[in-house]
Amino acid sequence: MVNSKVRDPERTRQRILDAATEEFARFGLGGARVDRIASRAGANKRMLYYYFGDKDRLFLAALEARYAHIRSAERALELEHLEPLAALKRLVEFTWNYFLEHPEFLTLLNSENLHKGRHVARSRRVRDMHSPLVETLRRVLARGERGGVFRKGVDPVQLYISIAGEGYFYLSNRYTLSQIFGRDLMAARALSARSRHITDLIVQALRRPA
Amino acid sequence: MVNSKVRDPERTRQRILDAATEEFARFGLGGARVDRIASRAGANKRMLYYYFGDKDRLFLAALEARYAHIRSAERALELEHLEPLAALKRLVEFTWNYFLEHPEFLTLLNSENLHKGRHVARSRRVRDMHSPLVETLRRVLARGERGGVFRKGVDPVQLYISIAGEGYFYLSNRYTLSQIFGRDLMAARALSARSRHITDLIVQALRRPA
Amino acid sequence: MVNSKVRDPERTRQRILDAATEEFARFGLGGARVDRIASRAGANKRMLYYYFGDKDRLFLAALEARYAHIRSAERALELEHLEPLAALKRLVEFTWNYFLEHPEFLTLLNSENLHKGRHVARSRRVRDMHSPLVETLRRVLARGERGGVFRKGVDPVQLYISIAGEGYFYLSNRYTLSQIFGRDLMAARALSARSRHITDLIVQALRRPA
Amino acid sequence: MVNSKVRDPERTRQRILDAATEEFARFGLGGARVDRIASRAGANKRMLYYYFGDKDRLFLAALEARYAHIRSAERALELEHLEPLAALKRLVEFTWNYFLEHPEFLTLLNSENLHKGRHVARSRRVRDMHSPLVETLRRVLARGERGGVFRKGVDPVQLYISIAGEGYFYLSNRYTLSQIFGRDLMAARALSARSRHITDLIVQALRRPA
DNA sequence: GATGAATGAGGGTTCATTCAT
DNA sequence: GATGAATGAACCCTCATTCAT
Repeated sequence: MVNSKVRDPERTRQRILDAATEEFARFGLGGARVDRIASRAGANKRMLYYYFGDKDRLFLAALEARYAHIRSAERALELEHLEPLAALKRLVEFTWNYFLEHPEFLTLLNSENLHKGRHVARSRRVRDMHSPLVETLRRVLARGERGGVFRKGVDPVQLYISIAGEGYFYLSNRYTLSQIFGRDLMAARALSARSRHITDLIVQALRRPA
Repeated sequence: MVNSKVRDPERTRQRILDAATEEFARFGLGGARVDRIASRAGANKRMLYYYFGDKDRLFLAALEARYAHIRSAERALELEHLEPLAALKRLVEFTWNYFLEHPEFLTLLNSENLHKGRHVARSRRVRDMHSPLVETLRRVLARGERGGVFRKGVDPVQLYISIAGEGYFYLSNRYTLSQIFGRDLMAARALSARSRHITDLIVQALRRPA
Repeated sequence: MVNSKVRDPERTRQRILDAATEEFARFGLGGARVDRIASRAGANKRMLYYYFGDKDRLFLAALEARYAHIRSAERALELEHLEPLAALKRLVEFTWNYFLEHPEFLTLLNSENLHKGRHVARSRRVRDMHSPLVETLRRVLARGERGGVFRKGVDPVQLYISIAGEGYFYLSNRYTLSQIFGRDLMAARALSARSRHITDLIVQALRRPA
Repeated sequence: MVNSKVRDPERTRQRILDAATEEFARFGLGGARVDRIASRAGANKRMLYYYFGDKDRLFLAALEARYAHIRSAERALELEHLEPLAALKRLVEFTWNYFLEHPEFLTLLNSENLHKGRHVARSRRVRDMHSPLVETLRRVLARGERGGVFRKGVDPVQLYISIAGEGYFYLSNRYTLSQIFGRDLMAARALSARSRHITDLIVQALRRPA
């Protein structure tokens, strides 16, 4: 709050973006309150419009930032430099852990889809971010096929959606699932059990039949 | 519309519930408008409060009804009377098709989880509905293990979450995924490809290693 | 205020319309405050939207009502039953007096024209109101021409605009004109002098040259 | 735009004043936006306050400038050097054409009157500008009376208000009048017809009865 | 002279809910 | 059981103005 008096536009902008991300994640786009975002950011409400235009553009900015973050973390995995099976396991585990540690990303995506993806539709940036991911995965699969460890004909997009879906559904729907199955899905043991389950499932599914 | 003037309490209640389900599915709990629900139901807004108390209780009623519906459809599959592998495939395909044909169920669940499952937490009914599902799946798995077609140690809850998650993520996030991967995930060919992919993946993952 | 608690929709609507007319007249469309309208009407702000939709539609409703009022008063003059010269004088005096007694009408029209007539453009009602006025004036002029008291070729629309304009400009711009000419244009003597001036001017201008 | 970077105080001031005049004319005092004025002037918003103090004083400056402009153009007519009838016609035609070519002047005056002339009331300059106009007109009328072409007893202020009013009302209210009378009052033929109508009307009204 | 960043009050509008009938 | 009218709090956004540099 001391620093908020010092004129530092870039920090102000970032504080607003961070506060917005948290607010959108907690309450969804519709449930998010501009007043709360501003006050959490220690900024005047007007600044939010000054930097981002309106609530929708602020939402898109938050979403883009989170997409950029996960894709950047993925690139840091350097899957291309690993053996195919190791690369696959690493991606599966990374994805699970990322979702676990960044629940805001899941709710942000849910909001965007509730709104039929209308923000992301206007963003070239987001689409451009994803070609490298698919290409990397495609090359890992190809190497695995050639090396005889993966079965043939697996589509990298389908595979990625499966890897993500296995963690996404579990974590995004943790409240209802915990309730209907009468288990605390977020207990430490449950989480590590799920992690193993997913890795096993994906690896088994990809492995070339004997 | 003719009948809407006749006093038929049960029909009025049902019309409100149907309208609410659609509204909550399209806009989420926060984005749903009580006025729109009433007007779509052809009912006075006051009736909504008369029958359901308030917006939250109406939401819970809609959610419970959808849970009851899918669980009832699942029971109709009579998985217990099928061979383990056939039963597994049938459940996988049913789940995919149900999600595909009932997108409102997915958004209802998303809303409930955005709100940390606070409605479902108060509902005994919902929890009670799910024990039979888990039991059925457990027995199918046990038969498959004994028969040597499934590998051992698969937890029925983990399996169900995987089966559901494979379809859920793809369909619930169809807007963002279509955009970031540059594909129309809802095209007919894409849908049948996903269906095959999921069945293959789950069956491969469950099969006993040679 | 006592009555405001009694449920009388028509009165509530009328109170809002009256308050709105006054507010729009005093401050213009842009300067008018919805809060003030509601509080002057002794109504909840929400009611304003309940009855009129939004601020623009409320403005149009006020404008239509004032147009209807002056046209109705004009019809009551029964110009058709008077001698042409008497009818002309009567219309001139009426118009002056009406503008003098209903300054809100002038400012309402100014606002509408500042906004390029966009409300009135959507209103069939307003246009339909005016055909009778033009027709009446046309017939008075025709009778005057035939009777040799008016010169020929006077367009009724041009004439009406002149009659109105003579009073309109004086009254609508009374503040600036009083200031720049150093006279109180609203003093009783000034007003009656203007009235005589306008009647003389119009009558002289219409009279058939000897 | 190149020059806007060069420090030229007088030009900056003038650009702001021009932008303000246009903005106030289009949207009225209340509807005008300080941001738009600054951005159209290619100036920083702060400069507007630096040069003019606040929005109201900027409005007054714009109004004064327009008053000065029309009065200056009137003086250039040199009515004193013309025959009375010619002088009258020239003033009538000038006034019509000026209003036609400077619609911003009309809306500026409307705004000032909506605000009860409170800006102009504080301005000595504006009042001082107008004495010469009245004096000139008085002398033209006197010459006309003596020469037997004008009738007696016409007040120059009343006459000026009539001359102005005939054009003002037509042009200022062109949107509503076009709509209610079902004619495009701004069509070329309509404009020249109005010009002739006004000249005829004023000349007829002033002419000494035979 | 000039700039971008910041402010707080208030703008029109919409919300879930309840009252009187 | 059912209705239209009414409520007050809060929503997103915009305003003229001023601060720090």
